[in-house]
Amino acid sequence: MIARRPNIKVIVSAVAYHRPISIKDLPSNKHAHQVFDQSPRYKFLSINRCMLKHIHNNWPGRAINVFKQQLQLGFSENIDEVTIAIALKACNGELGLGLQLHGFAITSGYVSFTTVSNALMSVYFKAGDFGRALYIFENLNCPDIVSCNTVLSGSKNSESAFFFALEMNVKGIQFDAVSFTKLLSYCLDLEGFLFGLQLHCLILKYGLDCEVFVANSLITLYSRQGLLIHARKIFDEMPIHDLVSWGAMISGYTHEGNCATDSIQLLVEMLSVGFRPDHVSLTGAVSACSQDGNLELGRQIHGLSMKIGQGKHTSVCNILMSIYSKMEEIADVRLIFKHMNDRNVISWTTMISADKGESISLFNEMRWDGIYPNDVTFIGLLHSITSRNLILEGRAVHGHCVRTGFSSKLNVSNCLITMYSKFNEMENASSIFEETTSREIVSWNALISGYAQNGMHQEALDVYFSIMEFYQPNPYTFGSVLSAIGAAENISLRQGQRCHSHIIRLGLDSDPIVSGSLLDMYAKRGSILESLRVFSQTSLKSQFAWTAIISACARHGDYESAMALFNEMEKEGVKPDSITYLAVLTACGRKGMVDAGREIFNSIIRDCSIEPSPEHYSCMVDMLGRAGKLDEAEELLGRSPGSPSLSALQSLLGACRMHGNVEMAERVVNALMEIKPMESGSYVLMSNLYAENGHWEKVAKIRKGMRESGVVKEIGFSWVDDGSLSLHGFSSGDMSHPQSEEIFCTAHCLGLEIQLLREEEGKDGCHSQGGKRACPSINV
DNA sequence: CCGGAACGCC
Repeated sequence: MIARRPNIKVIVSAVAYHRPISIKDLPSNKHAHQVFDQSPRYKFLSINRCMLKHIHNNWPGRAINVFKQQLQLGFSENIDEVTIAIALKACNGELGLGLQLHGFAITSGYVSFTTVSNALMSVYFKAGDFGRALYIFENLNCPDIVSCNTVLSGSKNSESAFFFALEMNVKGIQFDAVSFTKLLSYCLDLEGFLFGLQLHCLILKYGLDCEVFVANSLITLYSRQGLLIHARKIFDEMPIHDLVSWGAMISGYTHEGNCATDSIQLLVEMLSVGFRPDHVSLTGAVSACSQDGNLELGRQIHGLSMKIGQGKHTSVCNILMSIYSKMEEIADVRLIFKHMNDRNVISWTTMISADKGESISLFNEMRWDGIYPNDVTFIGLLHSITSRNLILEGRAVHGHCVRTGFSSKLNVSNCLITMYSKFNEMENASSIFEETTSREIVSWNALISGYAQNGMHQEALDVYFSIMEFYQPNPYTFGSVLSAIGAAENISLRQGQRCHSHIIRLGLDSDPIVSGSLLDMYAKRGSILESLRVFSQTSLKSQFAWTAIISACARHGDYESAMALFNEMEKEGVKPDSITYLAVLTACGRKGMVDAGREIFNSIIRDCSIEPSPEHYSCMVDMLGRAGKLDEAEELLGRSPGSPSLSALQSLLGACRMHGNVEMAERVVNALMEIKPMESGSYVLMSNLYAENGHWEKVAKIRKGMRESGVVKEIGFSWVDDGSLSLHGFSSGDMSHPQSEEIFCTAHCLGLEIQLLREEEGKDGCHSQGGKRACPSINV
């Protein structure tokens, strides 16, 4: 905006002829003040106008000074009730000043003017002094609509505002445009919406729907409830749009998905009718793009913002950084951040969360810049520390959170719980939880999921059952607790079924997260039929659910179902992730479908969005090894990025034993010894291989080596679930079970039956996982 | 002269 030049002629003639000067002739503070000071005894220029000018120019302190000056000089005849009202406006809710002016109003008698009382009320409301404000209202001689509106907008919350509106209604005071505008602003949540609709009816009745302020509020009312069509209708039908109307309509589209283009279209229209978009319309449009994940449109608004001179506005930059960060264009985030003039907490927090590698130094820089962090800053920082496994830094930030008091914030303490869970420090995680005062389901979820991830399945379950009665679990609670049950061999499936019944009772069985976790749990615990049942009943099948069911079929060696489901998944348009591919490869491996497996593996490499992980390689090695393609397996292992994984080498070693390749097995064992020298499995496998091929002296050497280096064979453990809540645990040589004798007898009979069946099928009929032969004597 | 509206990032 170009500052208007002072119309000196007008001012001079006004001063000369003792005429009041219009506000618009006073173009700047400086001139206003000069003219004002120069006028003899300030007579020629209304004090009121001068004070207003100062307020208008965001300089209320000067207005107050002008007022005080008058009093000090003893020119009280220049002051009227309007002067006092203006002075009160200049208080900006400062209680001390307000009280002083109140005193003056009483002594001078101006307090009886409704205008003055209204202004006083406004000051007290702004200062949070509801008692004084309402006292004035109740003692008014003749309250007008402005008084009522002042109370409406000063109301503590929507409830008291609605209550007051009701009182107005009872007393027969009709709402005006201002009342409606204010009341509508209290109706923006779902609860207030019905009342908002009633207000809309009244507005139409009074014919106030064309008032810009009212129409703007109506646009917001409807767009907040996702009723964009209604909002748009009001927008299209209103006679005049102002900047707020455009801003409200454009950002209305951010509450609805798939609206980036609508929002941009409005922005273009706005430009074409001669409006310069402000930060509200720009942030609204960018956030619509962000929601749609439409980076290209976001970039175009970025360009537009720069062109119209809003490219450095803090909130515009913040939201641009956020969309670039969401789309992982970190270089762009850095660039915007670098060129910003006023970085606020949000700018810094966005940067800290976006640039995980630099988050700690960014945090320090922020402090140097004098910006104080908030809870979200710490959350971003803790996230990056957690993902980078920086244990020491994590502790330091934890200390910082405690010192600054942010650790008592629920969201921060949850992050701390998650962080310590990730660091495998569950004592710390649970002690933070214990210190948390306001526990909510999210905190419990963080704790349960921490226990689940650290293999402390029973603890996870205990926490779950302890909160069940007092808190309403949400989908994430079940996600964690079901994954714990799924992973725990030593927890009875009955516990899982108990959870399932809770889920049904809570009506969460149709939730995509819950049903995915549920079928995953059943699948991992061997109940493939139950798993399939849950899957078929799930209407919204998530990627997780598809992957879980494909993995389940793969684990059960059901290649056909796994492949059929995989194809169906792709047909449904659900993108497979790396775990899905792992499951499909496993299915191929179990069935010996080497060509199909190879083809899928190559397709992962071709599709550059997924990087084959060590697990994929080890799966391939296992598949090739089982099929006897030992050389190809070894070659693939050599090609895999990084050093070969333990499981891949073990698979290959198993394959070597299966196919009697002693020479390669020796190479593999050497590699295994380098990675994990104390792993008893490698020794045992190798010694068995030597034994099978008659290298007895080497067998003895290995056994000796094991004894010398202190490698102990792990004792096998297993659990039997008889459908009760607890399990029966067994280890080899253990006779403590009360029914041991019976069990051993049954196991022996089973062993004999298996042996008979195997002899009928031929010797190499079946191999269990890991290359071990199904052994006729069962360890009980 | 006193009372009113939109947006929002982490």
